[in-house]
Amino acid sequence: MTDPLISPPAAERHRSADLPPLPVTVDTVIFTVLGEELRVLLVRRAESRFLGLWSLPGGFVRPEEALEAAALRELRDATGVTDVYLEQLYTFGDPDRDTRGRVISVAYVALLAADRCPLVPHELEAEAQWFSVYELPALAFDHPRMIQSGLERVRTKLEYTTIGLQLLPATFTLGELQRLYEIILDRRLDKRNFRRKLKLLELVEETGQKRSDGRGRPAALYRFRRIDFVQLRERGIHVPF
Amino acid sequence: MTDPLISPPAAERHRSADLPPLPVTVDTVIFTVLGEELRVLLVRRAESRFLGLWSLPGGFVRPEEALEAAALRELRDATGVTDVYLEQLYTFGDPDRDTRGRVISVAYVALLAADRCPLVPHELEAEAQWFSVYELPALAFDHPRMIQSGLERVRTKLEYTTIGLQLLPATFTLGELQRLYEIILDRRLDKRNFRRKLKLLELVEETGQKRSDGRGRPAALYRFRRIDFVQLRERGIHVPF
DNA sequence: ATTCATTTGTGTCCCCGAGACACCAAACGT
DNA sequence: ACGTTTGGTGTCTCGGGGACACAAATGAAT
Repeated sequence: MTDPLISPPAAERHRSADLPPLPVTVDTVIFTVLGEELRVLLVRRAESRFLGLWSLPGGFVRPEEALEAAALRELRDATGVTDVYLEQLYTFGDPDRDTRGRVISVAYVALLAADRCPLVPHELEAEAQWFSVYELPALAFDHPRMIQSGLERVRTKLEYTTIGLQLLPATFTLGELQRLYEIILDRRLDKRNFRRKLKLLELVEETGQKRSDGRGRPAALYRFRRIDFVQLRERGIHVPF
Repeated sequence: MTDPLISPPAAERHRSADLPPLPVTVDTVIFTVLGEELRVLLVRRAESRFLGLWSLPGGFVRPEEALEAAALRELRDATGVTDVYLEQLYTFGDPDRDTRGRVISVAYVALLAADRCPLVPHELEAEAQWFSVYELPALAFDHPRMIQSGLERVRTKLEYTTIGLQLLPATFTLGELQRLYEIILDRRLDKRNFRRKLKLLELVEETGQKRSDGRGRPAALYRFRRIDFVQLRERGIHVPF
């Protein structure tokens, strides 16, 4: 048996009573593609510090609450958003990142399809808005960094996973899917190469229906075929076409 | 101005005084390649709970300490390891992940070249050891999951970054470099393809010296040429040769 | 000194995915 | 019927990825 007397400091180090615990928050960078723009949902701060500034939806983690559950709860309470794709991004913990004092923040990225966006929910129009990622207002704390990280994460994973499909309704046209990619990646893609890759990957299948959007030839409607992400990587996928 | 009386709960939610802060720890999965095996450094727990079990080096974050600084400090104190490559992995926060109560743990991955490994440092032989990742002892908490995540991270990044070079001394032979990749990825690679890719990427350069390891033809010694990670990705790199 | 074992070092061929590129089809409005 | 708009399709070329075999340089053993 190890004798605890050998190194008392080591034995003490792990006693939570000895060190003050820290405030822990979650913050969520939630994206959607709306009106031909990649947007992020921001809320107006009601707290005295930074009052009136915009910030990411988030808040303190409760004592018996999982981190992801906290992120979902804050998202629901502040914006009405539920049932989103959610993925942990990074934990920010620099001692001076929050002017209120030392706060650890676990950041999440979320994706929400445009047809499920609360545009003006619970009459909070003035308290929550979707901003273009290229035209952000003044933000509290280190939230600009979080948004930047979230954007990089989404762009990266767009290339080798199917998260992009989280941002579309259940059925969609190939034109819409391509526009989604172009808006997020901020560059134009070749239509034929894009479709060739889709066929190769067998990511989507026709529903048999068509949709006409006013002018132009009607487009075939597709739906997502659930595919294992791992299979994608193993097939050596590189999705930005 | 927003009237704070409209939604007192929202206004209160962000006051750290209202919610008990949480204990926050850092834990580090530190890898090396030693004796033809991928190994992880574990320490024997001195604390009463889980006494005698092995665990990842880690401990509580101090009130004014950055997360990464905490990870480095715990690593140094528990194992004597300094100056390592360190990268944040994931934050584990399930309410029941630590039997001592609710503890948030920010996990890090570290890489240490074999020639800098403390083998039997500070006479703590019995308190810290390098274990093969395929033959782990019983571990405290959710540390097996952390090691698994760390392993996946290292394998993934081996493919599109140069972190592998963190695990070798300043000069090395191409055989050593290839063996490193084979051990981490746990599969054999083709020598000619491996070298062709290295030349293509201009990752390493000859030092002009040679080394003879006892038997066999002497191998040329190489050194790492610092290269921007981003450039690698842009050049469409896929390193496992 | 010769032989053997061991490790280093090198080039070619084939396949497949990636990117560049242009035209016809189907609907709508006038 | 004509113009406008959007949807839908095939080919060629280039380059990286994987499979593959043999000679060269050394040390050890005899």
